[in-house]
Amino acid sequence: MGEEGEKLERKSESEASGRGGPVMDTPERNRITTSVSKFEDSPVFNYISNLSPIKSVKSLRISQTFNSYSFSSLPSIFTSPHVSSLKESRFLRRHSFSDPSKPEFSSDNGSKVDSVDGGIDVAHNSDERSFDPGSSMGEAFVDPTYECSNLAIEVSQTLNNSCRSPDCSTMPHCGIGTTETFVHEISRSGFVGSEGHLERKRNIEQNKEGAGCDWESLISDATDLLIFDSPNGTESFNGPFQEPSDPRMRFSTSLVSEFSHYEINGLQKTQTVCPTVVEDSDSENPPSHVGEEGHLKELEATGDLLAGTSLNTCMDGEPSEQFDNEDFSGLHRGMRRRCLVFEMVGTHRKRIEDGSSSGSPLLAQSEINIESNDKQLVPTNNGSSRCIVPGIGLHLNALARTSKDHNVFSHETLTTENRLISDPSSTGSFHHSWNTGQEPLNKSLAVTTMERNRGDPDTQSRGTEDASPASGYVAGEEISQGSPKKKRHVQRRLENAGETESCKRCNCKKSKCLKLYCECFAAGVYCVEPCSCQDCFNKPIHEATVLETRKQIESRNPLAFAPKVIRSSDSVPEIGDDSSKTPASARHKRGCNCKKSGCLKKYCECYQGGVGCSINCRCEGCKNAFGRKDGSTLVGAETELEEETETCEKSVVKENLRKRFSPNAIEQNPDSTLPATPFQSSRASLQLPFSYKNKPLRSSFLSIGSSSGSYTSQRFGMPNFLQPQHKFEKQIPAIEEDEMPEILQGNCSPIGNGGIKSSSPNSKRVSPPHCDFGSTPGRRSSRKLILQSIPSFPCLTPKD
DNA sequence: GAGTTTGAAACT
DNA sequence: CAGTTTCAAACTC
Repeated sequence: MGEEGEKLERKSESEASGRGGPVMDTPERNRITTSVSKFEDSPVFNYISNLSPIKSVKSLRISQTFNSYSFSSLPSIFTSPHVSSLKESRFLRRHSFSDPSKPEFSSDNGSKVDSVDGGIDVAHNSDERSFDPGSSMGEAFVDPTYECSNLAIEVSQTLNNSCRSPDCSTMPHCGIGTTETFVHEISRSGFVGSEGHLERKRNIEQNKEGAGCDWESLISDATDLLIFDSPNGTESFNGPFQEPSDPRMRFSTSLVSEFSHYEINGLQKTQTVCPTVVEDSDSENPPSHVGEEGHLKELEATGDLLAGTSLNTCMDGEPSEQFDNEDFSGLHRGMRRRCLVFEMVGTHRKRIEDGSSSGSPLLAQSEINIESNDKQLVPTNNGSSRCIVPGIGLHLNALARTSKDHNVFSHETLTTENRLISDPSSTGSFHHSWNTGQEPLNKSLAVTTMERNRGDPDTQSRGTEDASPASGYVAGEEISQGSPKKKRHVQRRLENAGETESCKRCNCKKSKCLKLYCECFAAGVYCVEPCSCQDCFNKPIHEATVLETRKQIESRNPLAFAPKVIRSSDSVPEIGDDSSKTPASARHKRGCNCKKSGCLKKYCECYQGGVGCSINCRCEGCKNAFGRKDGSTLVGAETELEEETETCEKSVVKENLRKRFSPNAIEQNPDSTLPATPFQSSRASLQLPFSYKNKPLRSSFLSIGSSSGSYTSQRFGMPNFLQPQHKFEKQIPAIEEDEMPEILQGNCSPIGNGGIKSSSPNSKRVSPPHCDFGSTPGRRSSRKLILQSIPSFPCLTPKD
């Protein structure tokens, strides 16, 4: 389907291009060029240039933005929790999957749209490629995701900064329409890209020549942001929208830059490459048009499908959006692109994850932000299709699934798009926590999306939540519910295998998926197609109900949606006791209460989460392979595990252990303290990040389901630690740092009032066992983690 | 695939 | 807060 759909899209694109002229020659492009040149020539432009160092800054700035978006992810990922958001691709994954499976591109989309999409797609693909140091698609995809997350983050940050000014209010309406306004403003302000045709050409050429190669180097050096920029041609693209000196402008600019980043690729490629790509895709014919870009073609060829799909989805979602204004088209592209990117990323990730686990909790956060942005920006597709997502929620889903299983993102490819249920509060809080400024943007965006969604019943299902405060992922609604059970089984199998766990599927019959019994709900995700639930209210359609329920539950237990497993190397110390001994860095928030399972089965949440039992646990006869309540450490656990596992859940436990102790894991987490077993790390990270992102522990934060975190963890759990994991793990540690304090603190402060410990065994729920982290060690660990993470990253590629 | 077991979540 | 019930996942056959 996806292919066909792509073909169709491309055809339409090609047609569109034909109508309007070759893609290369699309009026948009001309406009831009002309506009740029005009700007340059215009007195205003000169004046501005004279006023400030904007010139030099322009490129730099853009590049920075771009960098941060695209690659900075590395540092950010490691260092800040934001990065985690990147991981959160879960949502994306679903999207991607869904997209491909459903060629939603509709012929309905005007030719304009198609052309644009195509351009975007191409661009997107090319970008991804460029990102990919390696040839592997997965990597490439991953990078984009990061970029996206980064972008989102930056945007949010920018917004924060810029939003301080009242003007910022405009931003929030990032909805496409808003965006347009935005763009217009920018264009008015005279931020015209200084770079003209020449640069574009140059960029294009660069892209052609070394899209792949340069990127590697770039990637290797996170610092080399500039380089990165150039290849993308962001400059050219940005050209039109240079940064304004005004904060407002900045905001817009930043956004623009972001968009432009994507768009740029899209534009350049679209203009230049698109035709080729289109042709290729359609008939696989050799590039007749642009012979120049054989290179690009090839690159694009790989990504075309994905891009096309994603684009289609996104585009389809809102054909109406068409921006008459070419200028807007640029933004649109950017916006769409984001959507695409996400989707793409998701797809990629899925692929990657499928192969390996990827997905970082961090991503989740970023994703959330992004999503929110996306939602706002991106028009949601038609209902079932899921494209977009408004936002925030995506990650959650991904995460959520993992949470339970967590283990890995399995995602199986579910295509469903779950959206995180973002509580307004949570989102807001979340954003606040991350970015003070984002909220407005998100809100506005959310609002936009909401409106749109409302307008389109189809879209409603998807995206609403971004805007909505609480929430969670909205799953793409169940697209098709084949045999849920089978799917489930499959998924579980996959999960067990550690391959797929990204998606959660519930089987609720009486809870209406509005209680924590429901994994999806608990994860902050909307139920999706694969779910076999009955009378499900955990759908975008019932967003209000979901949010209310969530609030109620949160009011009861602020940490209800927080990740169950808190990961922290330090956590143990306090409670220390036994747990401290255990190598496991993560601990179950409440602890388990197992009596018959010996904490050796998934009935045990600790075990399920891949963490050892701690003092908080009230289990009887604990034999948790990950660490016994009595204090047996993982190491001991290992030996024990082997024995126990043999008897019981050998495969699972072993896998977990392997992951933990796997060389990769070790490399990543050399420190015993960090012990990041894939599970743990993933889990903890997932949960934490998710919890953070999705659901900030605190009531205020809680908006998003913590469970999402689990999803991420699952992803991490994926077999392929190497790249993805590196990223993730690295991210994870970073997240921990950042997140941990928040989470822990949050948990502690709110719940524990400083009394983190829930000394009473009974007090299962609230007290986060690891509050200690927050106190002091947490920071340390965090720092350590960061350092590790950063260095480790390089290892990924070069590693022996 | 159906049935059982298990423990968390929800309720009283 | 403790006990009981409900629920759905995990598990077994």
